[in-house]
Amino acid sequence: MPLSARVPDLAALEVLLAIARTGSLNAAARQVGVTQQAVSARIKSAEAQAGVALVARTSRGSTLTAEGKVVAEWAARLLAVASELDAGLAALRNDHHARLRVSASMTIAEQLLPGWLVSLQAAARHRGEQPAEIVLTAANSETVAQQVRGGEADLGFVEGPTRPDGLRSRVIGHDELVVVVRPDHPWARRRQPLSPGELASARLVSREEGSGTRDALATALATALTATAPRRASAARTTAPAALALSTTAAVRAAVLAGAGPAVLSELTVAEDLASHRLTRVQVDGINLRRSLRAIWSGGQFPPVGAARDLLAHVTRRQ
Amino acid sequence: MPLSARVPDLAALEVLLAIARTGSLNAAARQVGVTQQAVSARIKSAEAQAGVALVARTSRGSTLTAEGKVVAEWAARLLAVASELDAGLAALRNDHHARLRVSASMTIAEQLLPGWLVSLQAAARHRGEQPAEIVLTAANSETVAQQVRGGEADLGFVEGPTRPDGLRSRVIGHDELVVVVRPDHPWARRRQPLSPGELASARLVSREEGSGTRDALATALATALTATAPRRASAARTTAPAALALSTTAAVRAAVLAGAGPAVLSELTVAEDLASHRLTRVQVDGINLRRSLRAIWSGGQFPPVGAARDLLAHVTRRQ
DNA sequence: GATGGTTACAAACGCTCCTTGTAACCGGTA
DNA sequence: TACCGGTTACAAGGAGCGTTTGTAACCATC
Repeated sequence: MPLSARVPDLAALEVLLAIARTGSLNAAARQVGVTQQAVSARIKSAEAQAGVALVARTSRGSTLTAEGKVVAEWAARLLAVASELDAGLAALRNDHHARLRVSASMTIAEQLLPGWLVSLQAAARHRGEQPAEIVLTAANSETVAQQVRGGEADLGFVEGPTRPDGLRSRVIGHDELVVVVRPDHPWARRRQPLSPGELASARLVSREEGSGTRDALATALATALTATAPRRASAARTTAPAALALSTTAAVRAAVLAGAGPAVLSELTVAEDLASHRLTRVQVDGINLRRSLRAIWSGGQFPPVGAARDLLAHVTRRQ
Repeated sequence: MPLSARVPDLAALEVLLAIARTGSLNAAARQVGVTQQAVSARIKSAEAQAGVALVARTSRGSTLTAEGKVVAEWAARLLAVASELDAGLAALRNDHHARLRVSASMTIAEQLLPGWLVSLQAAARHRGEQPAEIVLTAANSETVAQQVRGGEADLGFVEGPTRPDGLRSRVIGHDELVVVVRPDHPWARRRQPLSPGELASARLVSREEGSGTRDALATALATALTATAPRRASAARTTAPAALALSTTAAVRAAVLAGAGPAVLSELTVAEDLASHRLTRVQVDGINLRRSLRAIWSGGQFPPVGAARDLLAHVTRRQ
């Protein structure tokens, strides 16, 4: 895998954006909290690294070059994702005393929560409040439900069709498992959707045994196949052995991109890849791969304390 | 704006993913091209920085902890965006002899091209071919058309309703200007769409004079207003003065997030913010803010040489 | 012409990271 | 039991990079 040796530092990109905002190396330096010389040097080295002139210096201020503006836009996106990671890390390290303990399934923790945390922070910060301190635990759906039931978590997020027993819940969105292949895979050129049988007999790149998405696919395939051919074998044998079993979706995605074969992944995890044509989605007929995303909590009809309410309200805006 | 001091290095995150893939510090080190000790130290410092244990070391291999898996997923997204930036930078620095010269409008260059470049690279690399070397120029739509006409660019990408004179074109997608506010802005709670008049008299955060999106909004407002009130003043006076005029969309977005007021931005630039509720979209009635994205080229009915054909075919997959 | 603003150059310090060398641990296997 | 191949951790040295401090040049304004 190629390593991003020519991509400037995150800090350097922040400096670049500061220059775009302020129109001066000096002012940018003050905003970032270093000296003007440091900013000058940083940008110089960033330009050398990138091989492109980013800043047009004049003796009465500096503006971004045309290329610099484009790079600044890209940098802003990168930093937005970085701040999601930052917020996620803050939620993950539980040294400080938790004000809100959230337990979420892997898919939600990995794909959605960072964005929620950032926007929640921004909203709170603007109201002049201290952003809520959130402690995040990522686990599978059953564990999440257990933790909410046992009071170890104030709020939980799980995927799946049913509401866990003894808990209140609200649907906050939907997710769908999708079949993805590289654009040069034969399936990418299909005009007709796959049948459940074809999907079941395909050698997929998948997560390791016991993963939520893998189980979800297996049961969905089982119900689809028994519906069409009732005398078929049990669920355990409805899928062909995996071409490759990996421990993270990131690894699965990388394997698919490297040509290892088709995979079934959450729509959320591959949305960007589909948009940029790195991956192609293959339609499947006669099988229900859609599932709800739910917030769950225990106790009253409405979620308990302030922070949990805030988060839930924030999240349900999307309906 | 807060700076991401607790986010590990991009290189450290790459190392983390390498460990996830290989299951061993040693193997990861070989893959990355450094010694095992370096990997050990990197991860150690990354864990200290993040405040979370990421890797579970045993004396016969290492796997990621539960938290580590979550972080790895976030890191993969960050690195994906970083590699887009990388591909964009490669296209921007024109030292090497160009095989394909692309000229694109700001919006497309900033929002869509990086993703295309990455997937194009991946596709080529897999076919065993050398990825096409692309030289990118970002400019406004008229300049792009000029460069394509004059042969300075092999392929162009512009937004706008009309096809530039004397050029072939193909619609490759759509974009829409959207009104966005912070979730705590009064407009966020409106049930009825804005009228063109309300939008015109609002003090918006906007780009500087001469920007494509700003012009597009002005003309769209002008036609909407003359349709409803034919005796209205000329286009120049259809909009209230800007609350703030900034030079990059990143700055505009930051200003909106900081509470400076509503803004009108391309849907493409705020898609992520809308998804994560950092920003809220406000509907507007009776005004057409939708525009096509077109690839343009000069000469025959189909785009000229191989590399340009490839890129165009790649991009039109999305229809 | 002085003043306040800008950027650039140069030297010294300090930190971070990498490499080399070494030790400890675990699980096979002879 | 001893060895070998695999793993990770610890320690010391060196190189590189970024930052600060000090200085100079440039430009506009008063």
